[in-house]
Amino acid sequence: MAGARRAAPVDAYEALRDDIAGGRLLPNERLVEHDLARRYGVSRGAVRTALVRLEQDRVIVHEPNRGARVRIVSEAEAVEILEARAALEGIAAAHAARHATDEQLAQLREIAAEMAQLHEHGDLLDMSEANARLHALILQASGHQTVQLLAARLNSQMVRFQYRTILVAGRARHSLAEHREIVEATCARDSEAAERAMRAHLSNVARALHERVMALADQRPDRTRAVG
Amino acid sequence: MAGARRAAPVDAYEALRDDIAGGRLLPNERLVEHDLARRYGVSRGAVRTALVRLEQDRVIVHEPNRGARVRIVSEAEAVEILEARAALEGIAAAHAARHATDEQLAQLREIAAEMAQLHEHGDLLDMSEANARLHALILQASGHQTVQLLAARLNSQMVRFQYRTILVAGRARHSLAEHREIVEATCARDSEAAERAMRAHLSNVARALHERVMALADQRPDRTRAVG
DNA sequence: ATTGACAAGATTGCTGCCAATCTTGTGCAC
DNA sequence: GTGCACAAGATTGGCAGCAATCTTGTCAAT
Repeated sequence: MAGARRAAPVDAYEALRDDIAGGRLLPNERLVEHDLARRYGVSRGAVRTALVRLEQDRVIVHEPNRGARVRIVSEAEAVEILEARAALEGIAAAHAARHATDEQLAQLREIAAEMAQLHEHGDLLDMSEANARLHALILQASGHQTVQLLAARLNSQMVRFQYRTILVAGRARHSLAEHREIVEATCARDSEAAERAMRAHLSNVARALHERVMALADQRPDRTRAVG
Repeated sequence: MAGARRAAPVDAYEALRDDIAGGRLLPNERLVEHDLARRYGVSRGAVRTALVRLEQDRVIVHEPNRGARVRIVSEAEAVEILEARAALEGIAAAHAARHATDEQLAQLREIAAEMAQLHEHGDLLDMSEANARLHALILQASGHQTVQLLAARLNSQMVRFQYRTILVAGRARHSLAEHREIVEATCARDSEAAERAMRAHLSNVARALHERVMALADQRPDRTRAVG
């Protein structure tokens, strides 16, 4: 752990989760309680409960007397997670189509337009980030607390994979079209079409992941943001 | 808490979860760490981490300096949970149709037959229990780790409601038909039909809950198993 | 009767400490 | 050089105890 130590005491749970999701802590990296306590400016006890919560989220794994590590999500598990997300975010899209405010729909269109522009410029990393914002917005607009929470936790298990899927050759164009369809159906208040579009989209991501990620996985695992 | 104290040290997390799911600890009941430690024969620290995990599962709620309580699941939340289960267990049914062993399919048919018999005898409580076994078996047969875990945790939030839904007048017959359809589609290895049937079933449960549970909720909240 | 102040008790939150376990490094036998 | 035994260090697991906070009960003023 070569990270800069923070003195300001932040919530250990969120900080750890974000550091793992953001790739600042790598899969299989050992998480030493004392070091984390110093890093986040909290006590060892606070780190301990944060680790318990993250283990419950399946973000880390914990072996007795051997401590915690960032969990490695296998390709098969990533596909499972995407399947679950497809089902859950499908519901979210359906609910968003019914309950989103006009302002939220406007934001959806805005993100979709932004993605189209980024795609023209070939800016895949920013496109990936816009993708994350679009999914988060639909979850929020759904007003469905349960689905929102579950989907967010599934996401925190696989941000590394999510970053990569859009970078696979050819996926960006399809992804753009799929997102457009989701946004159009949602804005048209067509909940069934929105659900279908969202499920189809994430199913395709799962398939793309299944076909291509393992080739990338062989490369050395440096920080996710730098990949591509 | 008038419960009998156990001396044998059991896993506090599972024991607590089961006591809550089984109605031995009531919604909104205060969970005092010291008492739980004595009840399960473990230290206060072990109870503490169990409570952290259960809060992450949304089975309990925790207020700073005020301790933990069994979470009260509102009708709206119960409907949300059933919607999420419909999506997730739909996937499980689809996977079970593809991957279940012949022995698991035989068990499915057996449970379905058992439910039919129990229905004839009007034994709703045992029918409710068979229902739980059927859903658990499909989750297991799916081989889908992610969905299995998420569905199980959703379930642990609402066993009390689940017990009641089948007891609503008229639901038992419909429930029986819906389960038969799920089992038939799964045994026919028709994954799409199995998914549709499961989603339809749990959506109907959600609707029944929406229409009827609040009437029952007014009655005094004694132990769930005794309701009916 | 109602409200508010206050004291006593109960409960949680936290920190420090130490035993149990694992990991790493060293030296010895072969 | 390889493998094994053993010691030293690092790390986790868990307990005891105490401070901070909340709850409950009492009593007086209005």
